[in-house]
Amino acid sequence: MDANVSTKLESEETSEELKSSETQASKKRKMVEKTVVRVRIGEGNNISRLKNEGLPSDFWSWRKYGQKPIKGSPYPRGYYRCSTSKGCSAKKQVERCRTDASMIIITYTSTHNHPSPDAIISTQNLSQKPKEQEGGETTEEELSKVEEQEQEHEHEHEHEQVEEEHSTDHEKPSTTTVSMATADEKSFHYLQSPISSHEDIVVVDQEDPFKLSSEKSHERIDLLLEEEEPLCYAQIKNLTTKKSDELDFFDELEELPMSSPFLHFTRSILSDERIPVFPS
DNA sequence: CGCGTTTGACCGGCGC
DNA sequence: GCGCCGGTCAAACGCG
Repeated sequence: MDANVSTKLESEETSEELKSSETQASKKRKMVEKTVVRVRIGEGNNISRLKNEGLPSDFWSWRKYGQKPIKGSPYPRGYYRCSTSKGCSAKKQVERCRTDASMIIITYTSTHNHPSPDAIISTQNLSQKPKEQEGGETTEEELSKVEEQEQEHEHEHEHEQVEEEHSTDHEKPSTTTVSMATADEKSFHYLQSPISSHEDIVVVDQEDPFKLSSEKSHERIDLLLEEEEPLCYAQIKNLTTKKSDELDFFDELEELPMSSPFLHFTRSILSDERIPVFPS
């Protein structure tokens, strides 16, 4: 399981175009905050394991408002909007990597203008300052406090997960390419809180962007995956007893039927690059 | 009935 | 100006 997280100000770039984005960003349509998360799916055991954790990481609820086939990719892209709070402008795009079917690319756009439900719970449990919830308006100061509490909260689950990461990672040795701007990340930490896991990741990167981010990202993304992201197709076929939202969601991102010669050509290439996941 | 998904239509940016 | 493409809208539909 690999997960890459990159945050930056950008407009249209995908995670694969991050290198040149900074010089081109000014020419793009809108400067939009985006957080690109790459999630490698492949090991099925994390699903059941994390289900047992009983603690979803993505506490936001997302409502799908569109799906579009993307040129050059055999897979469609799904468009989601935060439905946790009315008026929240947070969005995310979910698509499968065109060159690696086992990779899910999640792009978070805009920010939540309300505290995470998890943060609220954590706050209440910890008997800390009450959060502003009804208004959907939260000051940055409050958000930062929320994040701190979330971090504390989620660190409780790290110990048991780290070992699992090591056991699963060996199959897919670090294809991780964390593309992180350095200076922007710190301010971004307070601006962007698409999900609690990102806050955690960003904080880690502040400590050491090139060392710890991938490891911690993995476990956070694991949680994200089990909460709302699909399994790989091979796993789905194997998990006949598990008919869940994740399967349905994955089906939505199933490979599109090819029609044009170009797409057909692309498909033939991809089939070679696709990483097969064999049922265990 | 409320909420979420699906899906075709629509719109705006961009390249030619 | 035109067509392509990505992103969004909104009506229809499904589900609990």
